[in-house]
Amino acid sequence: MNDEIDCTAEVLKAIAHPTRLKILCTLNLQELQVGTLVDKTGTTQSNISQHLSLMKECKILITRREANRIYYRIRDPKLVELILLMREIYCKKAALSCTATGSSLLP
Amino acid sequence: MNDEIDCTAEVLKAIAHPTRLKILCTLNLQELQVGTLVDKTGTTQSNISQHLSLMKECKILITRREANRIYYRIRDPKLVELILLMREIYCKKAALSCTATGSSLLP
DNA sequence: GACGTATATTAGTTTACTCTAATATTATTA
DNA sequence: TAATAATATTAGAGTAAACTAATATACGTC
Repeated sequence: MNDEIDCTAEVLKAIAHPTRLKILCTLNLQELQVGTLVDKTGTTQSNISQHLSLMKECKILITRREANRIYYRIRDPKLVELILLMREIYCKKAALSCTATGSSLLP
Repeated sequence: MNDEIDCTAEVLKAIAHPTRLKILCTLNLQELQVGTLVDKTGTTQSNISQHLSLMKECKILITRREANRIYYRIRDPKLVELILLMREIYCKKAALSCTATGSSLLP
């Protein structure tokens, strides 16, 4: 009941941020190391790291270590579909130009 | 690109709040007047009204006036599915007890 | 073990949200 | 048109989120 709602709200909140959404769209179905995400999102390393750790807390992301690099990826691929669906419903023009490209969430 | 992301983030943010999520789950597929939502959510009239107007701004809700009552409902029913999907992915136990009831998002 | 690279953490400031309480608006009825 | 009911708006205080800059940790190499 209320627990479910609070839980769902928390996950949604974790996704409901431009930078975090950009991270998720950049990741899509692949795994990327932090540095790559820093480059692609254009914000600071510290900032990205904080967003990543927040999403890891919420079980949205999982990590894999390789030497001194840490690779992040989206735990459940359904999340990607869910974001796409959200775009289709509420940001239609964007969704169209997006599904047109096919493979990636980002041009 | 970034516009799409900002737009999606904004909609998500509008949903990512316990009270607003509760409103959405209470509404589900029916339309309800403000007073009913006040009763069912257990917060103040002012508070509900502010949350409702926020979600109306974002095109999540639409309204219909009947005398001095205003009925709210979810514009796109897909949103309900989307919230359910989110629950299934991230709040599994809750999702199970929810789909078991069948008709409504709330017990 | 010193150094370099990749990532994480902390502290502090600024900005944005959220709630409450009071007031305003709109419509209905007497 | 006064009074009431339903809903909306505003203002202000408290709280949380977000960013930046500086520092810390972990790993690998020399």
